[in-house]
Amino acid sequence: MSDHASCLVAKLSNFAELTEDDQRLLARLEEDTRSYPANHTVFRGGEGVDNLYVVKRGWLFSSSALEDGRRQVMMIHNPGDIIGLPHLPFRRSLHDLSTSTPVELCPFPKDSLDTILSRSPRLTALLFAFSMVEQAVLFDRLQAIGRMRARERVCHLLLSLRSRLRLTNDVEKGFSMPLNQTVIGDALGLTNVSVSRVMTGLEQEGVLTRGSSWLWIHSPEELSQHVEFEERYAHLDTSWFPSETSAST
Amino acid sequence: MSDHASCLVAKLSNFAELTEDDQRLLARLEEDTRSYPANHTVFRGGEGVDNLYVVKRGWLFSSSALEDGRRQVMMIHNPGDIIGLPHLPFRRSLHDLSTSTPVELCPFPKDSLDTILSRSPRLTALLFAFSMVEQAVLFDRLQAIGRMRARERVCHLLLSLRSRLRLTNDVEKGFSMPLNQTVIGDALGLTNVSVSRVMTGLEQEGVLTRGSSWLWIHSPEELSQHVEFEERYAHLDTSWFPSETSAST
DNA sequence: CGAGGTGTTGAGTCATTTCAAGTAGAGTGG
DNA sequence: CCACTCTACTTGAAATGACTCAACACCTCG
Repeated sequence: MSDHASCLVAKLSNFAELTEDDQRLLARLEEDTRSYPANHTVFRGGEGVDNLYVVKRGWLFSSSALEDGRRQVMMIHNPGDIIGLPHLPFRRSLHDLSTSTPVELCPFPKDSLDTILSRSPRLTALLFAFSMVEQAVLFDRLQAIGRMRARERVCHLLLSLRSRLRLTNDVEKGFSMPLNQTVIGDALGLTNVSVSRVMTGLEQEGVLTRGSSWLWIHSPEELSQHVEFEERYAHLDTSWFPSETSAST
Repeated sequence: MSDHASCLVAKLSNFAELTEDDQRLLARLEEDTRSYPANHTVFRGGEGVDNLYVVKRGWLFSSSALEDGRRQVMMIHNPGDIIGLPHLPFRRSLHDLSTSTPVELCPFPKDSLDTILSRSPRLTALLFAFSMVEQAVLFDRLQAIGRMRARERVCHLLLSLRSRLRLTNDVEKGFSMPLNQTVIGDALGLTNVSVSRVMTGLEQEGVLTRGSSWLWIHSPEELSQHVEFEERYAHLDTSWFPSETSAST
């Protein structure tokens, strides 16, 4: 929505004002950039991973497969996301990280966080808060998978993706959605076949239009009639954040 | 496993050494104590909640219900847990909080965190890390619900509960498990009926013994043969934590 | 033009749910 | 101490939503 050079700064600025110093701290995370092709595995679960990543461009997802191949997609990552916070307390990565499109990632070492932790309690609070927002989205998906029918699950995910993208993109006239139906199914505890049936149905009913890697939700309000959905990216309560004052250098 | 007065300190001490100052900061969170009876709703989703809670005694769970009553249990809370971090960035609570047993909670205001954020980057990192561990447990349950059969889901949850309890209790010869089958089902995306069938089967096969509100898993290794389960509470990688040095008062 | 990835559609199968009835145990009050 | 009540759990039979299997259509890319 804004003209920040960094998607991360753009995303976070939706929720709290960032000081110059905070922006500098964040900029350090994006000093290095690496490119990966589509359908590429960046790392696998169980590997030692010392880096976190800021997503600069492209779509990725984290997933984990059981021995017999059954796969669960855990998170879907968009530009501005920080990938890897959940792996932080572990020696080995929890999940596979795979690209859906060509991608640019900015890797930075775990240690880089300690500067933020030590120098900017306020930025720490913001990162923590956003991490909790993502957890809230996860809770919502848990409920979708655990307690909703196939059609509801799909509607829920589409609304969720749209609401996340709205932080950095215009989605009113459609948006890029480069996830195939197998990935969508694996995110929702469904098969690609069920996803296909639902999406075909939704398109025939006229609630959405699909292109390849592209989706237009005509009216989110109408789609919301098919499922209980809660917006999580609206406002943050920042009242508990520490004040700006802190150690500096 | 240790003789700390506070379950919270006991739990966190499993993962990192706490300085005197850190322990004092944590003690402040437990100054106030309130009691609630079993099967009581502490707060409901959508209410404004300005407090977080440290669990001192008893079992609780967070859940969320759809309009038609379908309910998803999101988290199960034990002594030593901090309840409410996921609600932090929101004005209104995300979930209902209900007790399964008589409970003692220590409420503390959101604002209390800013002292920790400002004064102890290291403790902040620890709390953040533990929050990510809980998120990892959540990911595991997401996979269980999304991609496992009823029997696997139940085995997974039982192993998960046991491994959590091991942080503060002896579980070798059984442990208290005051969750009825409806709650277990709601945590796993199953009905109470399915849970009953699975548990009855497991008991008949001799892998576990049940009492009312009590469970003995004879051999976790044997139970693990029925499901892929990963221990998440083992060690934390604390290498990225900021050093002790920080502002003080 | 062939290959591979992706999506669609139909028919049959199956795990879990739903519905329903019944048992067991804990707590209460007469 | 015995009904009485309530909640939790069990068990069977029938219903069902999603899965599996399989064939086919479409598109992109080399």
